[in-house]
Amino acid sequence: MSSGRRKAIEELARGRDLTNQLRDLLTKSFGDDGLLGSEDLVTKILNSFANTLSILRSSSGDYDEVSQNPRNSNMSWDGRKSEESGESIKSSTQKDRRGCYKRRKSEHSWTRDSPTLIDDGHAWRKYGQKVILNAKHPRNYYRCTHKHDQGCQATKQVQQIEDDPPKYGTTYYGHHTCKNLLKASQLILDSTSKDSSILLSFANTNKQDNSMFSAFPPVKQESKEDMPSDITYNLSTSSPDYLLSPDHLTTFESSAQMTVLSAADHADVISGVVDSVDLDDLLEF
DNA sequence: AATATTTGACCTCG
DNA sequence: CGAGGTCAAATATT
Repeated sequence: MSSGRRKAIEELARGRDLTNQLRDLLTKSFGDDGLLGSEDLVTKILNSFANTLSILRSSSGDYDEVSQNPRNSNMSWDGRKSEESGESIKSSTQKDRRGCYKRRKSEHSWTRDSPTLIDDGHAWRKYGQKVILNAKHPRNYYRCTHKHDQGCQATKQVQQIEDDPPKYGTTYYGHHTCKNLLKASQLILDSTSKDSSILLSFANTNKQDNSMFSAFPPVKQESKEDMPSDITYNLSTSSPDYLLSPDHLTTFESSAQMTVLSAADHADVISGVVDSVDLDDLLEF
């Protein structure tokens, strides 16, 4: 990888660490309640750092040509593909070979915790809930709503770690490649086959915050909690405050380059809803 | 109607 | 084999 990139990564990591310090400082000085106002912001900043670092690291060196339009080709973009070896004889009962999912290896992940459910501005779809050994509260599994639309592989797990002062831990896996377009974009899309998608790359346009998501209502959706937990063991939480696992690029999905609709003047449509840390930086002009 | 959640079965890895 | 991650049918929500 180029030394410039390396420098950039170091600098980002430094920013992340400093932000963590700031966060700890805020927490210590004002407690969780004092953090309420700035909690979103700090969390977002940290997520931004984490995302950017993840992107920069995962697309190190060679570029990939994957992650283009998830146009309905022969393959569905949902992780496991359909074995090109040509057979697809999924006869017999309906419970044939359901998942051939592989267990989560050392994929990029980072965790955050907060006294409230953190809202990262992304659309999540819950797909599972599990009781975890030695944990008081079950773990909830979310994936990006646009997994099937756009092959967005982002995933997160949310679990209540502590409940006197409620604290929730959220672990993110992968980063978003979805665009979160409005329905209005349909008009733009179908304009014949003039696929004039352009690729944006990183550029440090110092933008100011236009996210219009500065403060969220405390709870939107996410887990509504439950009660069946009366198994009280010890809680040997092995979850540090935050972690950034070492690199390991098992996944492809480079969001270092993403396709954008043509129409250089439809920013008004887009800028309304998107808040994703990794996309906003790219959608700026 | 489409779209989201619940929940037990199913799958993998340690 | 069991803990944890995922799927998908049934169900709930919009």
